[in-house]
Amino acid sequence: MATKHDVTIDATETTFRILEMLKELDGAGVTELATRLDIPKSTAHNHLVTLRENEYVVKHGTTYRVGLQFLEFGEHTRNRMKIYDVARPEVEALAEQTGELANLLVEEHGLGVYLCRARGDQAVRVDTYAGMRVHLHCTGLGKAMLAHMPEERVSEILDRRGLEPRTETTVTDRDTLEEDLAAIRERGYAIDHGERLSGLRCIAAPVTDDDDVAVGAVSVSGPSSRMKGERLETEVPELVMSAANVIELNMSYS
Amino acid sequence: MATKHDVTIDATETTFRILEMLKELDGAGVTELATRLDIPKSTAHNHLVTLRENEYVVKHGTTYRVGLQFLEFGEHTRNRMKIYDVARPEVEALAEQTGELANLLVEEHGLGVYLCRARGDQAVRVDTYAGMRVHLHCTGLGKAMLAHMPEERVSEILDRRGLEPRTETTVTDRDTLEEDLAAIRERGYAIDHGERLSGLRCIAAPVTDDDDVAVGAVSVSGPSSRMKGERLETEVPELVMSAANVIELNMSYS
DNA sequence: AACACTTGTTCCGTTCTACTGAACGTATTA
DNA sequence: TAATACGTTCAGTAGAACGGAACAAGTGTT
Repeated sequence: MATKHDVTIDATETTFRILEMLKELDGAGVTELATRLDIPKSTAHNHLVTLRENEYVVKHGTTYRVGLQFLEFGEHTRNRMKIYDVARPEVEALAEQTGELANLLVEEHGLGVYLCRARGDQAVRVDTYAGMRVHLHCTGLGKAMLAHMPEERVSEILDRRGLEPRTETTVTDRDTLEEDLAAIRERGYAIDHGERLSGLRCIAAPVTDDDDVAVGAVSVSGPSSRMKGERLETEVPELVMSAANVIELNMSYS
Repeated sequence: MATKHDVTIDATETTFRILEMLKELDGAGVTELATRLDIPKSTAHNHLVTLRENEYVVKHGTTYRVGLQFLEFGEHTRNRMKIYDVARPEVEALAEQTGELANLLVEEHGLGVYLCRARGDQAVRVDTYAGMRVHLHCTGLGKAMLAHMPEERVSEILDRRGLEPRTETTVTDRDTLEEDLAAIRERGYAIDHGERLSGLRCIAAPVTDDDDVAVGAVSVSGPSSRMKGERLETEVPELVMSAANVIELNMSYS
C-alpha cells in the first residue's frame, strides 16, 4: 500500500531531478542522464523535450543544458525582496569601508542563502556566490540569525539539518552552540573563527524585525591574519552592527 | 485522437505554469492560483506541496512564493558561461569610461537575455536586469547579434518571435531590418534610437566566435540628450567595439 | 569504404498516477 | 454564533507517464 496519502507529484519530481543533474554535470546527453538517474532513456527524453519546449533548457547539438530562464526567475524573486533592496547599498558600503568581503544572508527551508556580496580592495577570493546555500550553524551569518529566532524554530532547524562539521572549529555540539548563541545575543554580533572555511574569520550582525526576530544577517569576512586585535574586537563589529541597524530602520519605514 | 505523438509531460507543464504565475503575482494562495489558472484547487495544492517539499517554493502562512533555489540555479548557470566570465570586467570598464549604462546580452530560444550590466556615474535608471528577456529586433544589442547570424537562423527567429513594435521607432518591417543589419555589418556596430524605450539611445557591438557568428553583444546606452554628436558618432562606438574585441580575444585564448 | 558502436528519437501497450470535485477542518469576520 | 473563505484531505477514474524495444543518425575504427 506504499505510503498512505502521498500527494506529491512524481513527474514534477523527476523533472527537477533532471534539472539538478543537468546543473551538476553542466550539461549532458539523454543517455548519460538516464543512466545516472536510473530512469529509462525515453522518460528522460520526454522530460527534456518538455523542458526545452517551455524554454527552461537549451540544446546544443546533442547535449542539453540548463537555460537562463532560471536566472530570470531568481533575479526577479530577489529583486522583489525588500531586504535585498535595502541592504545592498549597506553591504557595498561595508566592503568599501573595510576593504574585505561583505555578505548578506537570509534563511529559507532551514538553510542560509546568500543574497548578495560585495568585494573591497583586499577581499579574499572565496567560493560564496549569490544563491548559494549553507548550513546555519557553521557560519557567523547563520549563527547571528539563529541567535534571534524562536527557540522551537531553532531546534526544528537543527533537527532537520544537523550539525555537520565543516572544519576543525565547527561547533558540532548542541549545548556549545546554545552558549554561543547566548553570547551573540549579549554582545550583539557573531564571530566565526573559520568554522566553515578554515583561515577565514567572519563578523556578522543579525537584521531583526519589530519583534526582534531575525530576517537576515550581514557580515564582513577576511583572513585571520588581518582580522585580529582592535580590528576584530571593536572596529569591524561596530561597522557591521551599525550597517545592520541602518537596514532595520529602512526596513520599517518605507 | 488528439495530437498524434505528443511526448510533452502535462504535469511538468502545469508545475511551471504555477511557478510562472507565482512569480507574476509575487506570491499567492491555493485558491487564487487555481482560479487564475483554471485548475482544481486540489491540483494546485498537490503541485505546491511537491514544490515546497523540494524547496523550490516557500510558504509564509497561507501564501506561497517562489523560493531562492532558482537564484542558485540561475547564478550557477551564469557563472559557468565563459562569455560572462570574460565580458564582465569589460562591461564594467565600459560603464566607468562612459559614465553610462553598459550591458551584456546573449541569445536563447530566439530572445535576447541580459547577462549583466554595470552602471556609470550618470547611468540612467532603466528596467533592465540580469536574466531579463527582450525581442532581438528592438534593441541595439539584439540587432548587433542578428547581423552576425546565419540567414536561415535570422528568419527562423523572426518567424517565431515576430517584429512587434515597442515604440514609434521600432523597426517592424523585414526589409528595413535587413538593410539595417547590412549597415551594422558594414560599420561594425549597431545603433538603437529608442526602439525599445523612447528617449534611450544605445550603441552595441557583437561578440563573435571564430566563424564570425555572434555569441553575444555589448552595449552602452544613455539618454538621447547625451548620446549625440561626436560622442555618438565615434567616441562611444570605438569604446564599445574595442571592448567587444577584447572579449573575443579572451574567449579564444584561455 | 564498410562496419561496429554510440547517440538521440520514436513507438505503443500497460500500469500506475495525476486529476477531479466534493467533503472536511479551520481560521477569520460580521 | 453564524457565515464566509481558506487550505487541506479524500477516493474513484480517466488518462497520461512510464518502460522497453525498435529505429534513425551520427561517429569513429578497422
